[in-house]
Amino acid sequence: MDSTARETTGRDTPSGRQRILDAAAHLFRRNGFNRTTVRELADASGMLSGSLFHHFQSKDDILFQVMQTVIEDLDRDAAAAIATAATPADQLRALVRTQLAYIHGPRSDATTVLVYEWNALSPDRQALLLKRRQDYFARWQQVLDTLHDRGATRISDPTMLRNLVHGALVWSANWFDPSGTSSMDALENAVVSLVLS
Amino acid sequence: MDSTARETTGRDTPSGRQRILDAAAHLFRRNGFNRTTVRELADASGMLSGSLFHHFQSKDDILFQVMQTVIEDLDRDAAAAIATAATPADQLRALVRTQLAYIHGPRSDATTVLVYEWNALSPDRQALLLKRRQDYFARWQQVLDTLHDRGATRISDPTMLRNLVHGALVWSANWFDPSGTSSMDALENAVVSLVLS
DNA sequence: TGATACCAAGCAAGCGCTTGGTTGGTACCT
DNA sequence: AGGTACCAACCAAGCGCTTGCTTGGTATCA
Repeated sequence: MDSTARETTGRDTPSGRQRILDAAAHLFRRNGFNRTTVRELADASGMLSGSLFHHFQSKDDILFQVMQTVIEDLDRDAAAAIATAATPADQLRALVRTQLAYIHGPRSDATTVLVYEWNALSPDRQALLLKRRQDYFARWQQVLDTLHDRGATRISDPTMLRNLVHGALVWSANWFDPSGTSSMDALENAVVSLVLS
Repeated sequence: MDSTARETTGRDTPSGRQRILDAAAHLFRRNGFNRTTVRELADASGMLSGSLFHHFQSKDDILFQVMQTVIEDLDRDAAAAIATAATPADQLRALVRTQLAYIHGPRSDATTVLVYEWNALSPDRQALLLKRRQDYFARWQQVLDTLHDRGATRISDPTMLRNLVHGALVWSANWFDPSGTSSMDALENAVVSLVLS
C-alpha cells in the first residue's frame, strides 16, 4: 500500500532527510505550512534549524517533496487497484478504498497536506505536480464515464459527479475517525452507494 | 439573502471598517490568512497599516469578524429557508440552495474563508463561533434524520450522510464556476439527488 | 582525504503592532 | 453666530521580534 520505508540508511532508523519529511507532513497538517517555522520543524526532526538546509534547498522545497512523494504513490496505487478489479463497479470501489486508505491510513498526514496546503506551494512547483494530479483524476473520470455509459450512475454529468465525490472523500479528513464507532468499510460503502444507482 | 449593507455611513461608500472586512475576505481567501500581511490588507483598504488597528484589535480579530458575520447570516438564512419549505425533501433542497448561494454568490469570499481558514483562527476565538456552527449543522441533521425515518435517503447513517454532503458542497468552491457551462441549478439538483433515493 | 551530517551563531528582511500627531466634522454652550 | 470641546479616522514613523536562510566550523566514517 505504501513505500514509507524508502530513504532510510539503516533498517530501522530513518535518515535525517526522512525524519524531516515525516515531521513536516505532521506539522504542516496540524498547523499549516505557514504557521510552521523551520525551528519547530528542526526540533521535531532532532536537529537545529540550519541543518534542514543541508537536506533541502528551502522550506518550500520540503513541502514540495512531501506532496510529490504522496501524489506519485497514490496515483501508482490507484492504477494497481483498478487493474485488479473485474467490473467497473469494482473499479470504483477500488478507487474509493485506495483514496480512503491514503486519507486515513499511515500516509494521512502527507495526503491531507497535499489536498489542503496546495495553495501554499509556489505556483512553479504546483506546475511540476499538476500532471500527476491530472493523471489521477483521469483514472476516476474513465471509471465514472464507463459507469455512466452503462446507466449505472445517478447523476447525468460524470465530471460533476467526480468532483462531488472527491469533495466528500477529502473532507472526511476533517470529521471521520477510523478508530471510532463507524468503520472505514462503512464509509467506503456509503461513498460507493452515493455514486451507483 | 444577505445583509451586506450594514456598517456603512453613506448610502454607497462603505465605511473604513467595512472596506477592511471586504478586502480581508478577498485576500484571506486568495492567499490565506497567514500569507496576507497587514500592509497588503491596508493597501487594499486604501489606508496605511497602522490605521487598521483603529478599527480592530488585531489581525486575528479581523479574521474573527469576517467569520462571525458570515456564519450568523448563513445560519439565519438557512433557518428562514427551511421555514418556507413544505416537505422534508423541499427543506433539503432549501438547505442545499442556501449553502450554494453562500459558497458561490456575493458572500463567497467570506464563506470560503470560514471553511478553509478555520484552523488559522485562535482556539479561543474558534470556541466563540462553535455554537453557531453547531446550530447550523443541527438544522441539517434534523432534516436528514426526518428523511431517513421516512426511508427517503440512500445511506443508513444520517450523520455520515450529512458529513459527506457537506464535504461535496464546500469542496465545490475549488472547482465549480457559476459562470461556466453548468449552472448552479444543475449543481443543486446533483447534490439533492445524491441524498434522496 | 574527502564526503556526509550536523552544530553554533547570526544576518537581513519582513512581520504584527504601537505611538504620537494631524485633520475634518459634529455637538454643545453662550 | 461664533467659540470651544470633542471625536473618529487616518498618517508617518518605527519598535521589538520572528522569520527563512547563510556561514564557518567540527565530528564521523569510508
